[in-house]
Amino acid sequence: MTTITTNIKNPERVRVKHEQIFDAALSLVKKKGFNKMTLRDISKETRMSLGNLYDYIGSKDDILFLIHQKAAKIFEANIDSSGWKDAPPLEKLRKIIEVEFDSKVVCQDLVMLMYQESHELPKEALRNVLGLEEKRITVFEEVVRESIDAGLLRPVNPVVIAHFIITLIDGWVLRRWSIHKKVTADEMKKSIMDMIFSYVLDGAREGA
Amino acid sequence: MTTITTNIKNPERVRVKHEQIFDAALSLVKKKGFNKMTLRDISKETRMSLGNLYDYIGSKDDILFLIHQKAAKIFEANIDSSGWKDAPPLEKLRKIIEVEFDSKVVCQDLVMLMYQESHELPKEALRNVLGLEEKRITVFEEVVRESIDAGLLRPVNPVVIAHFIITLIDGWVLRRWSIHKKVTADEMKKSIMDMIFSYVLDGAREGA
Amino acid sequence: MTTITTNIKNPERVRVKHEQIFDAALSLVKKKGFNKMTLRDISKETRMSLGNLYDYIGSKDDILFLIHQKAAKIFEANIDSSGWKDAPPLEKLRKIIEVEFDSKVVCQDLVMLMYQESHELPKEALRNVLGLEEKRITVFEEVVRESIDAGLLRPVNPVVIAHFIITLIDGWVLRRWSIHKKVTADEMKKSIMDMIFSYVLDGAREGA
Amino acid sequence: MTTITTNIKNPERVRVKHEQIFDAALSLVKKKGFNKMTLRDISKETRMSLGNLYDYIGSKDDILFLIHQKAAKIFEANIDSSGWKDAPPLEKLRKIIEVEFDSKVVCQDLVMLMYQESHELPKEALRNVLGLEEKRITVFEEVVRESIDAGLLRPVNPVVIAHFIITLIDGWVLRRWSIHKKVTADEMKKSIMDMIFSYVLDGAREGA
DNA sequence: GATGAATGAGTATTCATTCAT
DNA sequence: CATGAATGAATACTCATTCAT
Repeated sequence: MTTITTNIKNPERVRVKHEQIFDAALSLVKKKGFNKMTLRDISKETRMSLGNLYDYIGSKDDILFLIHQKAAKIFEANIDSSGWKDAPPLEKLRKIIEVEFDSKVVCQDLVMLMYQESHELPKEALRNVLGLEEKRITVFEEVVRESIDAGLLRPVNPVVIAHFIITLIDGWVLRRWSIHKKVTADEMKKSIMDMIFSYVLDGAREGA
Repeated sequence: MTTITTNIKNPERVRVKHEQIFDAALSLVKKKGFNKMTLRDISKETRMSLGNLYDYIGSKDDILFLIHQKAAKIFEANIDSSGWKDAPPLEKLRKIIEVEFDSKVVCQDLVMLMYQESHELPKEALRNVLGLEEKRITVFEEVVRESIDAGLLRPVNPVVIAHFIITLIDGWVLRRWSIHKKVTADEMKKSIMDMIFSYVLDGAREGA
Repeated sequence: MTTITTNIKNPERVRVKHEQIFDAALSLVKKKGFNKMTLRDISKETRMSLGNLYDYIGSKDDILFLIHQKAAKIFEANIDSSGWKDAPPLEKLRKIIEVEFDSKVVCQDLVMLMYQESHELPKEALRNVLGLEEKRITVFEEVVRESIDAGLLRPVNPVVIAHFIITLIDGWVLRRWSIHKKVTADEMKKSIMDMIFSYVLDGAREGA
Repeated sequence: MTTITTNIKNPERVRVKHEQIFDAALSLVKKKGFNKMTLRDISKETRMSLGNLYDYIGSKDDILFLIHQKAAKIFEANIDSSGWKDAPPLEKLRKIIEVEFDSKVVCQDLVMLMYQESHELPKEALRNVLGLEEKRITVFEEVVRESIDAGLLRPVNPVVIAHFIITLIDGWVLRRWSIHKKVTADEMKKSIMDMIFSYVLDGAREGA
């Protein structure tokens, strides 16, 4: 398993320090990008000495990995805690789209970071992170599949739909420099919802 | 205007060398990312001496700007040369979506680079690049607007639709690690087309 | 205040290392001039690693500033510790001239450096250094003024006299390539002393 | 003989170009110092191409030598053309002091440059330049000697006097940052004159 | 004689990482 | 566990100089 190297025995202590490092790093990466962020920056921001910092991480890349992992956990947790599982099928879909959208809007920095900096991760770590994301997408696929099986949706490809959902939501963040001036988050959420449902409910007009 | 600094007087020579630099840089950025690409790498790859390289650029950032500018031009040119203007309204829309998709598929490296490295650009250069992209999006908006005005489409927000089109197409490239194993480009192109048209033609089911 | 940047927390350590850097730099500047002296030279000479060197200075210019500051301190200290203050007025003047001369003779390298390299200092640092020198000159002015007030000297302009004293003494160092072959330091000291006193005691012959 | 390398046959052409180079270089050295002045700067300022520049000089150091040589010639010429030779002995001395002072005041940039940058000259060239200066000083020595021989002055050491004269005059320029605010050139000229004459006419008071 | 493109060694500076205390 | 000083490889950029045309 991909793990962050640490010399420290007390796991709780590690958890707390990792939390601090995450906070500092996220704000710094946002400000200057991962490459221009230095470990001295982190050291200053966390008020840990440089040497101590290295007791909790094995390398600078570990910090990036830490952020990605945490991000994955956050997005997963947001879905999990939304209680979507208790809703009826179609409502489930609507619910997780909504939660995912809200979640991504709140954590825009994380979204940006995942698209912009993930390629800086060492291969192994990248694989790990992508694996987590892949697992997360499966939830969307399953929900769609369930509705199809229940005859509530056209027999579309759940993989494609899940991909569209994530893409459209992330697009709202990734292209914010262009779109946020022109469309509000609520409008966008509604548009995405309509777009997805217009497609899965009634079906395509065969592209005109 | 944002321009790349050069000491060389012969503009044709500059054009040619910039081409070479672009080629080398694109492949190197793809391989190691912009930050880990060194000017020595470029120098070796282009077989220009380090000093000579600096006769054609003002700084390393200029190389990134060069790529972005060139990318913008390529995507613009692909649309322009597709003859979409001569088609009837709805066909126009279909056409530019198709061309944009094909264009982005061919230049996946450029797409990745634009999302991953644009934040490394100096502010001024970034503004410039985003401006070009914004201008490009306008084409999509106009085509949608025209069809709406002609009563061929529902009165959707052209800004949103244009945004969706670009987002869905770019999503196919950005998330290729996940989706390319599962869905072919042609399937995806058709799905995107259907998705867009199902939305603009008939309309949303009010999100279930 | 103009200060040398350092990352090191222990001030005593900083003091010691600055001392080492000063020693190395002075000898190197003497040998090759400030511009041709490289930080690698300093690093080698001080046996500090390049990175560590930069923990004690902020830039190469800081080294030049370090030397200038130190030089100013040395010349000031030499005067201060000479006990001139306890002498009677005219004797005071004689004393500080003598001390200044001896001081400059011992530190000829510093004198050369101050005239040759000070223009390489950043503006702010230069201002600072000139300020220190100006303050130092004031001592000479005051001593002259005191003797004048006591009726022991003609009412000459103390500013001019102080300027002459420093100029004549520094001239012995600056033009050593010419004069040291022909006149000994002791002769010169006596000549300068006579010259100054012949002027302030009895007065000019109205330029012949 | 120390000479500046050139490939060009036509000596008049060389003279003219050297003149241009001198003008450009002097102003540039004044502005940024010899080290920070680049040959590209010179090229731009003289509107000669870089290659062409190298047809008239052998190296960057040649430019510094060119300036020094020219400076020496100027100071020499100023003395020569002053008609001092036709004056009676004491008047001769007074005259050349005055001319030297005026000459140095007009060419302050050259004076600064000679003290600040001469150590950048290659050994051979430095020797050459110092030789010219030495020769120039001899004039002062001779004039003093003549007056002594004529019984018009005390039997002082002419070498010392000549040295003092040059030193005091150059001091007015070298320390201008301090003294120009407080004393005018005319006052200074008079003070120097008085100082010298008070010393050579009547003699020292044995240093109090 | 003139042009301007090319060369490449050289330099200040940064920063991830280590380690003695 | 924590500190902070030390290491040194790496890198963007400059500039004197050369040379084909």
